[in-house]
This record gives sequence, C-alpha cells and structure tokens, in this order.
Amino acid sequence: MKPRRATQNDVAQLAGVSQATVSMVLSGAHAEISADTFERISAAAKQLGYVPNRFAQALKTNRTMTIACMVPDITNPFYPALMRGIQSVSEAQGYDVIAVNTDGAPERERHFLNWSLQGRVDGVIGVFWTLRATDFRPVVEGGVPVVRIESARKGVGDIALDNIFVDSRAASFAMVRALVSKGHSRIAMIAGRGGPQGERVDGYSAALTDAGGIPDVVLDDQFNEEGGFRAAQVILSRAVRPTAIFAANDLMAIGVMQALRIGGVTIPGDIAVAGFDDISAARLVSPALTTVAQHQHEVGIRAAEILMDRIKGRVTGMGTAVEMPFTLIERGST
Amino acid sequence: MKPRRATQNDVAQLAGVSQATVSMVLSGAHAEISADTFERISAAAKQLGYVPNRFAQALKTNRTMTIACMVPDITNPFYPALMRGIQSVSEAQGYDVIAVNTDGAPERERHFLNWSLQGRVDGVIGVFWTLRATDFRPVVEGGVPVVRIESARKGVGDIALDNIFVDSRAASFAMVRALVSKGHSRIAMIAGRGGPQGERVDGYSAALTDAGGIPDVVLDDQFNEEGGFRAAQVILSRAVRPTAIFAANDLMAIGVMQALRIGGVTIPGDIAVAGFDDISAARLVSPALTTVAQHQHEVGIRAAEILMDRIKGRVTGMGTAVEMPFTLIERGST
DNA sequence: GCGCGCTACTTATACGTATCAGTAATACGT
DNA sequence: ACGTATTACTGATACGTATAAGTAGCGCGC
Repeated sequence: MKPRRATQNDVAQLAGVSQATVSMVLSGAHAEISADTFERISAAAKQLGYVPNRFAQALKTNRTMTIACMVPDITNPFYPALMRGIQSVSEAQGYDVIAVNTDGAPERERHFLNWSLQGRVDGVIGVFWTLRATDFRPVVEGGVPVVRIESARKGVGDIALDNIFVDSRAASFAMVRALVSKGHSRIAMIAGRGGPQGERVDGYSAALTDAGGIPDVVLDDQFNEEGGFRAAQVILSRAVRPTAIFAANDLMAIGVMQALRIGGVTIPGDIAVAGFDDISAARLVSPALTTVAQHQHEVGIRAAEILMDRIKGRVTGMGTAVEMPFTLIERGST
Repeated sequence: MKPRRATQNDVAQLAGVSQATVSMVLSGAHAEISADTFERISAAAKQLGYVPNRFAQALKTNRTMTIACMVPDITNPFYPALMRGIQSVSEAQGYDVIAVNTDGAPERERHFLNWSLQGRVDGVIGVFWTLRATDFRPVVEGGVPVVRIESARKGVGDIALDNIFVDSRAASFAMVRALVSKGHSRIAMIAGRGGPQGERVDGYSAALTDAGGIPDVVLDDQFNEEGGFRAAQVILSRAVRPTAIFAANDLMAIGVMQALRIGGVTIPGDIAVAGFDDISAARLVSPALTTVAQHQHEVGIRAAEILMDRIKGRVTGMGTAVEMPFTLIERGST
C-alpha cells in the first residue's frame, strides 16, 4: 500500500557498492568507474525501477531544471504559440516548461510568483497584468531570473528583471493609420476592461485624433470571443455605426465578426474589422482577418534565450529591455 | 550575486530559538508555543523574507501539494474547461495545479508521466492518447495516484488506476441518429488521424450503417480548425456531396463551417454541420453549432474528487471506472 | 623495498525541513 | 515537601541526493 520508491541506497545494496558510487554513475558519468561496476549498477537500477527523486536532487544542487511560464489565460491561442517558442529553446537545454494560469488576477499572479521563491523553478517567463517591477524584487534578488513579456518599453530600473516587448502602441497606431488610408474615418475600438490593452487603445486614440477622427472605445469584461460579440452588439445598436471596428485582440475580433454576420452586416463592405495578435484562426475566418502579428513564437524563443543567459550566469547585472518587431497583416476583412 | 534565501535556521537565530521551534510555528501551529515566541518568530520570518523551501519540505513529508494536469494540447478550448473543474476542487484543498502539454506524443506522454515518479507531484489527472494501462503501473505502484480521462469504458484491470469517461461511441451514435431523423442519409464524418477519436468514428459508422447509409470518413492530421478546413475542402471537391458533416470535435467543425462558407455552401440549407465537445465558441459561430456536450467542467470536478480520495487515502484498492453523461445540443447548424 | 601516482571506489557531510524523543521549568495535588 | 503532569521548548535524526575528502590496492620506477 505504501510502496516506497527505490532509492540510490537500494540500488547500491543490490549492486554491492556504496550509495555515492551509484550517484556518480547515474548522474553524470564523469568519474572513474570501471565498466563492470557501471554495468552492475545500471542493471540494478533498471531492475528496481529506480527513478531519481527530483526534490532531493534539487535540494542538493539548488537547480530544478524546470522553468515556469505564467500567463493570464492559456485559453487564448496567443499564449500557446508563445509557449512553443519557449519550449523549443529550453527543452533543447534540458529544461522542462510548466504552465500556470494566473487569470490576470493580482492575488494569483502574486501566489505563483511566490512559488518560484520556494525553489520550485529555476526561472520564470511571464505575462503579468497587475504586478509592478517592485513585486519582482524579492524573486530576482532571491536568485530566480524573471523575464517579463510586455506591451511597451518599461524602465528596467535598478533590478535584474528583463523585459521583452512589442511596441503595442506603435502597432496599434500603424493599424489605425492603415485603416484611415483606406478611407475609414469612423473607426471604433473594442477592448477588454482592466487588462493590459491600454497601449493598444492609446495608439488607436492617437492615430485617430491625428486623422481628425473621434475615438470611440467600447469595453467588455472578457477578452475573448464572447466579449467581442457583446461589444459589437452594443455598437450595432447605435444610431450611427462606424465604418471599421478595431478589436484589441483577434479573439475579440472574431467575436465581432460573428455579431456582424448575425446582424446582417457585410464585412468589409459595411464595416471593416481588424484584430491584433495574428492567432492561427485569423487566417481561417472568412473573410480572413486583418491583424497585427507579434510573432509570438519568436518572442518566446528570445525570452527563453534571455532567461537561459541569466540562469547560466552568462549575463549578470541590471535588467534589459528588448524590443521585438510587429508586422501589419492585411487580409480580406478590411 | 548569490543571495542565499533565508532558511529556518536564519530565522531561529534571529528569534533566539531553535530551528525545530521555527518549524513548528511556521508549518502547522498545532504545537504548544507561547504567544510571545510565536510573535518573535513570525516577526523574524517576515523581516528576513523567509519562504519555505518546498523541496526540503517535500523531501521530508513526501507531499508536494501539487497535482499535474497532462493534456495533449492546451490550445484546444476543451481542456481549459476541464482544468477549471480540476482547479476548483483541488485548490479548495490546498493543492496547486500545473499543466503540461504532451502533444499526444508517446515519448512526451511517457516523459511527463515519468515526472510524477520523480516525486514532483502528488497526483496526476490526464488525457493520454497513446499510453496503455501497463504504462501506468510503475507510477501508481510508486504511490502516485492517476486518474485517466477516457472516451470509453476501459477495463480497470488489476491496477489502482481510476478511469473517468464519457461514452463517446454512444454519444456519436446518438448524434448520427438525430441527424438521420432529420432526414439526412449522406452524412460524412471528419476526424483527426492517430488521435483518440476512434470511438466517435465507430459510433458514427454503426449508427449510419443501422440507418442504411454508407460511412464516409475523411481524416486530417490536425484536430483543429485547420484540419477541419482542409478536410471539408476535400469533401467539397467531390462530385457528390453529403447533406451533413459530423466533425469529431468542435474546432474541426468550425473549420468545416469556414470552408463551407468560402465555398458558397449554406448551413444548414445545403449541408448541416455538427460537432463534438460544446466548447464556448460553438455557441458563437453562426449558425450556432449543434454538438455533443461532455460537461468537461463537471468531469474535471469529478476527476479531482476521485484523485483527492486516493491522495488522502480514503480510497484504496483496484481502480474504478466512472461514467459521466453526455448531452446532445441541437442548434442552428442542423 | 619504498614512496609515488593512479584507479576505483568508500566515508562523511551537507542541503532545509519535519518530527520524535527528550528535558528543563513550572504548576498541581495530597 | 515530593512525585507527577503540563508547558514550552531543544537536540537529534531522517528524508534522498551530490560531492569533497579520504583510502585501499596495485603497478612502477629507481
């Protein structure tokens, strides 16, 4: 009922050697071990089904070979793409990646950040909506590197916290400019409330004001299709409708398109729609969705590289801020 | 640069007590401790920013207060809903939930299952595509309970492995029967290759054969919108088209709908479409998607309850198989 | 024949925590 | 006043591993 797992001691006993020898053979075979002993130990380990206890290992080495990826909502297809990028570089270096959902809630973000202080992971890559740089201080000063993925250049301050960002404001600005150049002047924006989409809204407002338009932002509590759907219905119920709707992310944009279709509005004939993120579904909806690509796979790769540099001690000192490019992708919806 | 985190020893020294006392105060305050000492220790701990080392803790107690949720593809909205259910019960009992992506690949499923043997987690809830009951033997016999989420009743065998399942074959059968009763006879099915959708295809084939139809299954490598999109294009390119398409999951069904729309086919007028899973997007597409609800939130809750029973030792002995109900949800697409 | 340098190990210790078995100090009952 | 019970701790040990330090055996040069 309580089937204790085999330990190095059990293996050692079976092979007739000491525990230390077992450790040398099974961890890194860099020591002077005779082929015979090596064989005996390997055989004994296999026979007993020995699996190293990661906790004991971590306790000793202070390394867990695991990094955490903390995101608000793994449901949003934006994040899995990011994770793939992270995985590709960290797994190549022998690190596992685990994901946790923070819901973008302050107490959950804090809770899981605190996690990393418990020595559970060697590093953190995350998208945090509510935490400020000072919240990370105990963690990075505790020796756990953190790479934060952001939507704008943040002051790196006096703390070894790395930022990697796409300039959302500029991207949003560019998108609105593109819409304006197609003749749109009444452009509404749809965004999530309380989230990190402030820069996107800012860029929109700035570009629209530049062009002589009047910003018109509709918020919803949810950042997904449902939120976009609801917000679009609000817009449709108005007396005067916009000629284009710019959603703060693709999920919301897809929700918008569904609402328009139900409302009998043609896209882009009556109303053009644009999104943000370039998730894979953006290519599949019809008409295909105009959007801003953030190249999240590359962002993930770059973030993981930065993290690895910290973990391996190749980089020390204060944090950096790395900017990643965006790309406007025009498709059928505009 | 190497800022060692504070340990109980540091706290003890500062508070002028022994490490053992610190442990008693900070873990469970169930011992006889004077209010004064309690205060001193708490204050010292806070001052030093003490955070328990989970590894040392786990090494000692053999409990990690963490359970793993292993799923093939967290991108599929089906799984996050499941995770919410799992989280709701396990977090209430103080357990954290971490997610790992197996991609449904044998080596990755094995790798992460092996993980649990390393003492990283107290239990596993997972959807495994390739592993067989025997693969779990070392894990459950190693004392880590596993609850497997399945699509059919599995023989529980002689091993303490719990199964929880929705009878996909019956669900699929029921869906096809419903389509037949609406007058459809040429019903095509779209499914993913190499995945776990065998039962769904089986149920489809059986029901269609019963009704005098000829099964017609189109496979694609991917289980998502893209896969459904491609498979639908294959079907549309044929001389004789079906009157209904049944997709093995909602993502594929949504891909199908997009392909049909692009192809100028009306839904459900020309071709009806049905899916499987009842993800939230199913309600939002237009027309709304007819599908089979598996109540994944409830499945997650039940799975976590079963797991907790094992972890807490309230249930011992051989595994069980628990069946969960499904519901046919008819919407506008049929 | 003795020290030297290898090889191939073994012994001992530490990581940070939980916990059991003590043990002073005080309180209590008779 | 004395034994016992209770309170409030302390000391020691163990969890499973990695690793530094030690050592037995042996060939070898001189």
